[in-house]
Amino acid sequence: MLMISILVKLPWENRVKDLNDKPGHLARRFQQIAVAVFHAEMEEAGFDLTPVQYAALVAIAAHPGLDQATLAGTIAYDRTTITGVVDRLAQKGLVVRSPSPRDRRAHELSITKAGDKTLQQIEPAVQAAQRAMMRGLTAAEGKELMRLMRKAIAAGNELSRAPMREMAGAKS
Amino acid sequence: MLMISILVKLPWENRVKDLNDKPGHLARRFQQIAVAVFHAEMEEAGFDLTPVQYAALVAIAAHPGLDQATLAGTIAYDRTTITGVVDRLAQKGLVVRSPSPRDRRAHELSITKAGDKTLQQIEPAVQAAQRAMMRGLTAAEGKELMRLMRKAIAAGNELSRAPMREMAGAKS
DNA sequence: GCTTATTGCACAGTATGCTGATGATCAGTA
DNA sequence: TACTGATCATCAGCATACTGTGCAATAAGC
Repeated sequence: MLMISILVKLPWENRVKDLNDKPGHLARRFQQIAVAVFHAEMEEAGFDLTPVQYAALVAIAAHPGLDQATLAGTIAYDRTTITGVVDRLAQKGLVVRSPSPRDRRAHELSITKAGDKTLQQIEPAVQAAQRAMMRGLTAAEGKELMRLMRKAIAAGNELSRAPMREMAGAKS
Repeated sequence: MLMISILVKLPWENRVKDLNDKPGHLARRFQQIAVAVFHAEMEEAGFDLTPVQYAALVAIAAHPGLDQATLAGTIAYDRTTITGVVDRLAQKGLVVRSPSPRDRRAHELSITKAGDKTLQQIEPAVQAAQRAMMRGLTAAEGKELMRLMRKAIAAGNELSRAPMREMAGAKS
């Protein structure tokens, strides 16, 4: 890696040439592949759910009655993005948006029977997708990759506009 | 995959609850933070470049005269995305699009003086961003994370619509 | 030389993500 | 109670990304 550019006239010879040394670039590529794999598996299984929609659906199923802001915090989405995602989930009949009795600003979200059924049927495809994006890694390497990503994410959580937020009053 | 749900009344009780076990979700979060960090550092440095625009600029500087399709393959962008990215780079005067003398379909891309200068001046901010997104990891862990991502990406390269392509005839 | 396949670029349409702003509402305080 | 600041949802606008489509030009096969 040691570049021998001492003899070169141009002052800007040690310019960046290989983006594969940049974690940011690698992150983009990995995510790009992850999304493509998810879409492919989903289509093969005959469903029409994006990764984002899937994550939202899981969160709503796990915490029925939560409002959109809490949902956003739970899965670290931007608040403004949630609106569209929930729109599309509702349009597909997988989720219901109902006015909150406690707060007239808020919408309570809950999963429908169809949503729950979809979540069940889709699980094998999701598993397959997660395996596919880790192919090329051994099981141990896969675990380590996830550990390192979790650690980096935890340290950088507050740096994005949509940090992860623990659910406070999960209406048990 | 053999589900043991015989004894359970609710067939769907082992539902997914923690997305932090899903590599796809972690990938999205890490990338989300990476982009946010990049934007923040760039703004602090007084520049207006997105991560994607930066990557394109680096590639064009490294391979002047390349066409858009080759650029796309070099940094694994989708062909249709490149159009807009180059548009914005050209609009900022960092890049020039000129008709290729060899192929009238193609546009040859080259970096301008302003583009080159920007690339130099921006480098410290880019370095800072890369460090910031890896904060929380030791140096060794950072290296390992990058190694694992590279390995996973190499194995999954062909799975996305925009795989990485080696430059064949880099006009040396 | 003519047909066919491929390639380079662009556009329409959809889905994320983000910044910044607005309207409605809530909660704490003077 | 009236005021103030936060909070929930939404919207407008910009920048990725992707699918699919189409056009023009080139390359390959015959």
